[in-house]
Amino acid sequence: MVQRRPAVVYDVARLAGVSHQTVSRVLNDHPSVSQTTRQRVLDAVRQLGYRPNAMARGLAGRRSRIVGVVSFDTLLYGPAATLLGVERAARTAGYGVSIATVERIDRPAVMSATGALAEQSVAGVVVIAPQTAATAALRNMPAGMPAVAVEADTGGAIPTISVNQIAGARMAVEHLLRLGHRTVWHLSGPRDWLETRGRIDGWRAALVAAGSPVPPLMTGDWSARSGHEAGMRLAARGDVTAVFAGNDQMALGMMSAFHERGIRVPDDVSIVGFDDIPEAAYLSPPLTTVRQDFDEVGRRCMAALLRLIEADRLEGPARSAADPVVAPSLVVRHSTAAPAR
Amino acid sequence: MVQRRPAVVYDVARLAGVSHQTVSRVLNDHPSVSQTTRQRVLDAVRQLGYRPNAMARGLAGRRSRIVGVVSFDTLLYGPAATLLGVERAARTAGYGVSIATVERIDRPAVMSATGALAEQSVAGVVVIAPQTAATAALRNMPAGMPAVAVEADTGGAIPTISVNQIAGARMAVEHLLRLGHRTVWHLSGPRDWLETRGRIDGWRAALVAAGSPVPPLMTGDWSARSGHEAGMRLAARGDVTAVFAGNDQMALGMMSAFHERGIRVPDDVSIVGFDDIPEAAYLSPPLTTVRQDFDEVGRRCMAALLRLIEADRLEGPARSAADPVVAPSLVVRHSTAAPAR
DNA sequence: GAGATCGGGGTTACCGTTCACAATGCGATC
DNA sequence: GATCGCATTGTGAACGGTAACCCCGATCTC
Repeated sequence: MVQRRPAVVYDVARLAGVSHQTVSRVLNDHPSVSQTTRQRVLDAVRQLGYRPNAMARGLAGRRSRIVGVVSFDTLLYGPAATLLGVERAARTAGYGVSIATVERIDRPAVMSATGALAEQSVAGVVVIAPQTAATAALRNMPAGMPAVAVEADTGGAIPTISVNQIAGARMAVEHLLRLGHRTVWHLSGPRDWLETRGRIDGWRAALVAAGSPVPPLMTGDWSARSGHEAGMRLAARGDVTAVFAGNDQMALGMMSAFHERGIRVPDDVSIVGFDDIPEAAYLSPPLTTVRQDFDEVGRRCMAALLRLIEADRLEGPARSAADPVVAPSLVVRHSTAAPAR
Repeated sequence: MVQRRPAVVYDVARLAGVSHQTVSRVLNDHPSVSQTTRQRVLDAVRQLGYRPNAMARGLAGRRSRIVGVVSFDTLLYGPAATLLGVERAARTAGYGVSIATVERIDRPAVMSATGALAEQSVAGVVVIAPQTAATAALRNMPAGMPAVAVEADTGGAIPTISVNQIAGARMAVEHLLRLGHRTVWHLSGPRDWLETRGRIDGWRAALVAAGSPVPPLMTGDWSARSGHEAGMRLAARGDVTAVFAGNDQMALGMMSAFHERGIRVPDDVSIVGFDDIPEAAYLSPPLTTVRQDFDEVGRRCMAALLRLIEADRLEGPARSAADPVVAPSLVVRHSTAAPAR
């Protein structure tokens, strides 16, 4: 049965023989509704195929059941996977998701994106903006707007969920050192990304802890292209036996460069990546890498955000209960082996 | 200056010394407002930092300035890039974007996703659901909901934007035949994807046109894993000199398999992919592939959708002016060469 | 010069929900 | 037996806009 106009509360109320307010109560799980009335309303809802109008809800209540996600360059695996994770968690919690991508992460861009989302009366925002440039923007979000950030340094201004980059990097480096490599080179991502910082710190800490020399740091831009270039430079040396790349794409480009130069992986040089992109297992050779659980990141973001939203409504203090740091794990494949000697 | 509560039309009206309706007129570019009044209102808007509330707008008018995007739950490059393209185009047009990903593409899932978006009173939806299973869902969208689809076969039910898969596949195959290969094998994506159909058709057509034998079709699932498996099978034969893979990830997995088996690319076997993912240029060897312009796809989707929304408001007929077929282009790199003989 | 037309702008209702508060019924209390 | 308290339900007013309609004064038409 197709209706011209979708049913509204009043239709449901009439059918169930109650007032519109009672319908609203049932819909929002208000405690004081008798069991029989509740059932009658639910039957009417089902019968009419009623779905509450989110706009009206957002207007009447202070907040909608929509969360906003501000994201940067969603073609990168990390941000894309995080977005997907947040979206899944949000929908599970009964929330819709509105997105706003920014071309560059600077304060005006992030402000304008959150502004656009605020205009839609989103209940809160998740900011996936892992560059340090976003920090300034994050520190002064519109007042009263619940927000959480992924991989950000907000100085405690807003809750942050992140993967333990330092631990991940240490795992990668320690794995290589354990195999017998004297030291490990590192090709980092852009210096203004927070992940980059953590991975550099972990890399250096692991080397220092093992008493290994710390080679000069190389910097890429996450792309396979930059990995390729760095690979060419390393190939020109000849004393390199192990490299920890800041992400899988750069590892991939580097392997390609080594291949072109006749350097075998892992026979001549071992390589470890970061992310565990779906292709990592099918490169030649399959890439040893550090896996990040983006779904978990998404879930924790939503959990933290919902807590903020809830606290906001109850005027209570927001305690952050969930552990904001997600542990990565090392996935050992065939791009790493003992040095040739 | 931070205000406790954001300004609303009435605040602007009071400051400008006009009625709230006049403010509304200015905001919606209504013709009958004098130049001086308009300016006064705009000044007040700026001064108060007023931003219209999208919820209220959506409630009052029939439609919001938000478009919904239904996308298949995946981190695949194509859908992700298309989503980004649509999002960019939408924001340029002053629209917000709400997303709803579905785990599986079947009728209930797509219906429920569009339902969730309809609940948010989106002005229209873009469906990125390139499987044939989505067809049924697309044919009976909620009445009156403007919608466009990407890579779908809707039987004319709703406008569709797509990349010319057949032409892309022909370019790939013809390129290989021109190099001197006797025939070209094809590893397709899942059979229930529309892109897969087009690429198979183009592949077969090009072979038939050239009078080349048509090898048995191989089917993968877009993943590097399936490419790897197919590569192993092909390697076992030994009479294969050229393969056209349905996407770059499968091409990647296949190259990896050939590498393991000691088969050189392109010396022993030539490979062409599809998509031109960012990594394609940095594989070993750099991958020859067919590029799709997803940004253009996104732009055309929004253009078509806006036309529908507009027509809907004016009750006029919706003419589709823009060319719904986007041309792909062949990017020749080093994974293809003349056969060894 | 009177009625019609038109540009500009105000009034009021309404969109579909939630919130604040009032009202009702009923058993328990004193 | 009247009062109190609680659980349950109803009533009216927001929420922040847009749409439809009305009104006013000025110009145009004859």
